[in-house]
Order: sequence, then structure tokens, then C-alpha cells
Amino acid sequence: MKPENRRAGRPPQDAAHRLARAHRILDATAELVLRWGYDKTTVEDIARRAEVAKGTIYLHWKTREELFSALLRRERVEMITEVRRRIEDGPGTLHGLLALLAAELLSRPLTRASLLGDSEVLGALTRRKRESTAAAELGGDFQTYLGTLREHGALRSDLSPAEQVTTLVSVLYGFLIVAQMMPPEYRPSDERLAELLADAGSRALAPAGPVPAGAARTAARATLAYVDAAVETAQRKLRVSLGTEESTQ
Amino acid sequence: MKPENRRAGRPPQDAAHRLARAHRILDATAELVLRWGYDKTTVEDIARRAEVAKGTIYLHWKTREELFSALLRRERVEMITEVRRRIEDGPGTLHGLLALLAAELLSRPLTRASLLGDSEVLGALTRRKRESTAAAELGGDFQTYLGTLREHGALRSDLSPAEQVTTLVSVLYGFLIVAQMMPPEYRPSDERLAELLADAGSRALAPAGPVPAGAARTAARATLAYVDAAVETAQRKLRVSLGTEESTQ
DNA sequence: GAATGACCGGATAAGAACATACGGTCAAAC
DNA sequence: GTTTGACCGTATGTTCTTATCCGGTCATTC
Repeated sequence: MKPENRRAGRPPQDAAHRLARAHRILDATAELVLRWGYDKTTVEDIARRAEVAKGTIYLHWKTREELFSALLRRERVEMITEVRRRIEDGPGTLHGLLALLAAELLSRPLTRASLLGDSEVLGALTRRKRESTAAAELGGDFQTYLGTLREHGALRSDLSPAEQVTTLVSVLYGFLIVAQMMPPEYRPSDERLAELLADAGSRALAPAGPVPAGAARTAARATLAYVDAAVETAQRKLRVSLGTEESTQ
Repeated sequence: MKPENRRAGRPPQDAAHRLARAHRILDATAELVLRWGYDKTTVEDIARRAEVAKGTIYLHWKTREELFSALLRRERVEMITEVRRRIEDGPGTLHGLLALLAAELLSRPLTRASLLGDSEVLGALTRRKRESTAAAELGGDFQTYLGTLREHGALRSDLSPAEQVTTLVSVLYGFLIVAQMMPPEYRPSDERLAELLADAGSRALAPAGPVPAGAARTAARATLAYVDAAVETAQRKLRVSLGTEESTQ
């Protein structure tokens, strides 16, 4: 309506520009959500901060919710990629993997909030579908990973695969939630917490007898393979959320 | 006002009758809270069901909240007493203690709700003072118990006492909360869950090397002593809540 | 004294009427 | 074809007012 539109339309915008713009929008979203929380962050706020029109956001995502889903998925990619990068320095054990995962989870407010169902930050988004939560998105590959470790004697064999997953998830959640509830003066540092968590988790699944020769090497390979797969999965889901790739289902 | 009072006043009521009546009121409270939840259960409902007048309840407790506190404390006494009874059949290990505690917690709706902060059942009571929650009421003795085990080589010594408590509390919470979140078809049975929990908890604190000779016997004695102390503590707090004993502080 | 239940007042809910905000659309501008 | 932002309808607050409820008290009864 207004004739003095600053600049409507024009440069056809190639794919690279489109992608950069999507990330700019996600940057703005992350910043505002961390400051005000999901409930109080409006699409218009985001548009203003990303310096695009509101309608432009809807050229990328069909609904507000899909926008936030993309944000969480991008965070998840960053997290698991960082784990992938740092795991090469370590021994490639379950213990090491848990410690890295915990440390990364603790240092990323959005991912942590999404995992813990922190309604302070994520508001109504928390109460939504639990299926597509971080646990579920990375959980599928995880069970097969544990299965591999078990087959090679790197894990105890008297728990079913499902029970092993339950055990690890419980330990993970337990430490994160309890730490959050503790008064700060009693709370261990994030590094120490990651260590305690990894310790408890790996001990819970440690094999009864001595580890077979060569199991360490096999385990390290399986761990790396799992993390690689998890990175791949996370990236694929992110590409779907960014419209870079069609959803295959 | 009404002249046709069924029967006001009379039998001076000795202490035994008083106590029996207090328990009748608590019975009624438990039943109604389990059915309707804390928020929806009124003092008048309770009075009606316990067949006393509303004012009579205030002869026992100064406020509604103190009444519920008494209820939770009574539950806690029953729980820990049952643990005390059943632990004599077992080996008196930390593993055995955890398994019994978990099993009892899982089978007692009110205690479980109070521990998990289940606002479905306990409503506003959940959001109140976290200090006097089950964890805190039994936690003091617990840390000294773990200290004893550690001194005798029955626990690893590379975690501080506080870290040991944090670890066990995290494992306990984690299993209970995660189980509650799982879809029922994946959830292990309560017995199995208690077993997994006890396994994870005891392994997390297991000593590095072999257990010193005689440590098992010492540990069993310490475990029994702890449970006895916990029973004693719980009973004392209950007596305070029932007006049987003055609060000493 | 002991027990009762009518009664009190503050808190909370229910309802109505109104205002605002926000997710999502689309005709117009380039 | 791309981008925009005014516009739409609904969902969500806000501000009153009114009604009900319920924790706690206490004069009355035995």
C-alpha cells in the first residue's frame, strides 16, 4: 500500500543467499528466545531483528513452530558436530562419549532447555510432541551402537538393549535435573558433573568379566561410527528444516 | 446455633482415643487426596469422611498444611519401616538397600508423588518448601552412612561424600522420572526398574579394587544401623506432627 | 473441658465486556 | 518471481463485577 516501500522484490536471490538469510533469521530467533523465552518472542520481533519482512520468514517456514524446530535442529547439529570434533582426542569409549555429550549439553542453553523441558525458556513448546525431542532424534542410532558394543563384549550382556538405553537415559536425565534443582553452592561444576555422569553411566553398563582383547579398538571404531551417523542424521534433519532437501518419508 | 446437636462435648477422651482419631483423619485425608488431589481436597471433605467436625481437625493441627505434612510423614514411616522389615532377609548391601527403597517408593503413590513433585496429585504443595521433602528428611543420616561404607573400603574413595550423595540421588531421580515419562508399553515392571536402579547406583559407587576382608559384614551392619536410624528419625518427626511429642529444636 | 458447626473474611473462581497482540495471508510494489 | 507490510480473524490478555468457596475461629452445647 505505502508507495515508499524501501525495496520490494528484486534480485532473484540464488540458493546461497537464501540459505544465508535463513541462518540470519535463526540467529535472530536464538538471540530473542534466550532473552525473552519462546512464548514472548514474536515472529515480528524476529523479522525486525533479522532485517527482513515478516512475510519473508513464511517463505522459509510454514509456521512459527517449524521455525523453532529448525532452530533446535541447528543447535543439535552444532552440538553433535562439536562432539565429533573433540572425540578424536579421546579414547573413543562410552565413558568418553557420555562425558562429551554431557559437557556439550550443559553448555548449550537451548539444547539443554529442550532436553529438560525447561518451560522457563521454551514455554508452550515444551508441552508439545515429545517424540521429536533430542532424545528421540538421536536415539534410534544409539540403540544399535550399544548393541554393537555388547556383541563385542565391551558391555555387560545381562541387560536387554532396551534396558541399556533406559539406564543411560535415566542416568543422563537424573544428573542434569538434579543438578538443576540443587542450590548453586552445592552444585558441582559443569566439568565435574559431566565426569560424574559419564562415570555412573559407563559403570552401569560395564561388562562383568575382563574385556576381550581388541574390544577397545572395536569399541572406539563403533563409537566413531555412531557419532558420524548421528552427525549425518542431524544434518539431514536440519536440511529438511531449511528446505535444502526434501523430506523422505 | 442448631439445638439438635447430635452430641457435643463429653467423654474427656484419653490420649489413646485422641491418637486413634488422628489416624482416622489421616486415613480419610489419604483416601481423598489420592482420589481428587491435594488442591481439590477440602478440610470439610476430610472431616465428613472421618466423621468428625471440622473444628476437631484444628484441635490436632494448626493449619491444613500441617495436616498434610503429618500425612506424608506417616507414609514415610510406613515406607522406611517396611524397608527395615524386609532388609533382614537380604545381604545388607547398598545394592539391596537401593532396591528396597526403590520398590517401596514405586508402590506408594503419595510418597512417590511427593518425591517426584507430582503436581497432579500434590498440586500447590509441590511448589512449597523443598527442604522438608523426603530427600532432605532422610538425607542427613544417609551421608554419614555412605561415609562409613567408604571408610571401610566398601565404596570407592575418589568421590567426595557430597558427590556420592549427588550421584545416588541423581540415579534415583533419573530412573523414577524417566520411567514415568516412558510410554507404558516400553516401561519396565516396577520390580525390574528397582533392580536396574539399584544396579546402576551401587555400581556407580563400587570401590576400584577388591573389597577388604570383613568389609561385607561391616557394611551390612552399617546398613542396618542406617535404616534403624532412619526409622527412628521418621518416627520422631511423625510424633511431632501428631502432637505426641514436643518438637525439640 | 471437649466437641461442634454456623459463621466470618479473604481468596479464588466465573463471567462479561473490551482491548490488544500475534500468527498467518495476499494484493501490490518492484 | 521475489519481497513486502497492511490487513484479517482469532487467540490471548485486561479490567471490572459478582458469586462461591474454603480455611480457620469461637460462641454454644453437653
